[in-house]
Amino acid sequence: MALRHAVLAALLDEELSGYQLAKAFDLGVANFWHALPQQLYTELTRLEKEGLVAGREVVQDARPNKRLFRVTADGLAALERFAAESAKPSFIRDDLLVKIQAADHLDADVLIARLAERERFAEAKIELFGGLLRQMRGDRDEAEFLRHGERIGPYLTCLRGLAFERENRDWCRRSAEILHARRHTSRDAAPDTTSPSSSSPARSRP
Amino acid sequence: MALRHAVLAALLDEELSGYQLAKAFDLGVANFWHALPQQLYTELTRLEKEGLVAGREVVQDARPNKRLFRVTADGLAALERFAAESAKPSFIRDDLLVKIQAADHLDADVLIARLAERERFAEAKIELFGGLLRQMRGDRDEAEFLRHGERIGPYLTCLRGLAFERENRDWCRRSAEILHARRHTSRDAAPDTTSPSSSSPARSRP
DNA sequence: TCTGACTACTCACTTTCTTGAGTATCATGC
DNA sequence: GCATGATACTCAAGAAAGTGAGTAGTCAGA
Repeated sequence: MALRHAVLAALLDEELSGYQLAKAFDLGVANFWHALPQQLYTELTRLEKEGLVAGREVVQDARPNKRLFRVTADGLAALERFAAESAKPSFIRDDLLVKIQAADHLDADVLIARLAERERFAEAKIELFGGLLRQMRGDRDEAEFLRHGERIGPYLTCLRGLAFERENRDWCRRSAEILHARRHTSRDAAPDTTSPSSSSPARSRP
Repeated sequence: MALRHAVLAALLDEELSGYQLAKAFDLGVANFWHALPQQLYTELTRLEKEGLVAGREVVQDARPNKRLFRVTADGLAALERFAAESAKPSFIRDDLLVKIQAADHLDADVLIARLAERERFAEAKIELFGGLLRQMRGDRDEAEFLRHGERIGPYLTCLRGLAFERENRDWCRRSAEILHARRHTSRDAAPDTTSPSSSSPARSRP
């Protein structure tokens, strides 16, 4: 039971439907919590049953009706209790890192391709977060906004996400370069007049 | 089924027992994959049944016997197939970020305490990773090691972990400072001569 | 000699997550 | 006029992950 707190936190500043919440989890919230739409609907139902959020039906004619949820006083109290507990270390699972861990036993080209994919992804995230941050702080400069702005929680978490993706991008780039350089390592000293095929340390398997 | 690949990757360079593997998952591997001992034992059993790892009994007299596992050719092939798939975006879940997301609605002192805890934790990790990296590269300097060292996979993932924890530490420090500064915001400086008690942005609740 | 910590695992149970499919309406473009 | 994609959800089944308790011997220190 931890998704629930992420949902409560995401719902604090605006009333959202399950669908909108799912969108939010695809954008900003995804930096520190990942969940599929189905989980969110399930969790919202549970939270409503326990009185931590309250939903209200909104009838629409151009689209299907929806239910908007807001956090109740009990919900806020639950978040407060949660904040008082000392936080668990952040929980990461990364396929890509698993692959790179095995780098010495796998084909370098394949890994370089994976690193390039991730680098592009990180770049897109960086753009996205940059935009979100600009939007949140409006015309103020960052220091001023952080000193006197009204809603800095989402801004701070977004800053963390941005830093994370920047590190990601840089690490991907650097790692790919290293793997690339090692493929040509057997022949020369000054970098690379590219070799034809075999006999490299990071082998391309038979 | 994803833990299995993390296990295979961790087992590539050395033969380990379930117990030792659990230790490894508490140190380096924990950066990109987290798992409890029970899960590892379960996974090892499954992997052995499928022939992706091979175990052998080692009789000890001073301690309980143990089973050491190594990756088989099939296991390596499975890893290769895994590496060929494009990696999912990294999966993060962080309690602390959830709490900070809700910062505008929670007690600032509580959050500052959480940030301080995490900062200390990150600091410890930084030390740990620094040590692991030194150990892996021995007396070589980093660039040289990355160019010609034999086992750079674990080194690269450890570098990622180090960068992550550094960012973590810096972000915690900065965020705590910001939250701290805002508590005193009603009194001083250029903008804002506002009110005495109520209506401060980061309120300490009743 | 008793306590607690370390090595080395196992079993059973529950919760959570993921996958896949399905429903229904409206707007847009080709 | 038909496919598509967006809005807005629901349900069911299965895989994966997490929790709690238990076993059993060794060693070091109080």
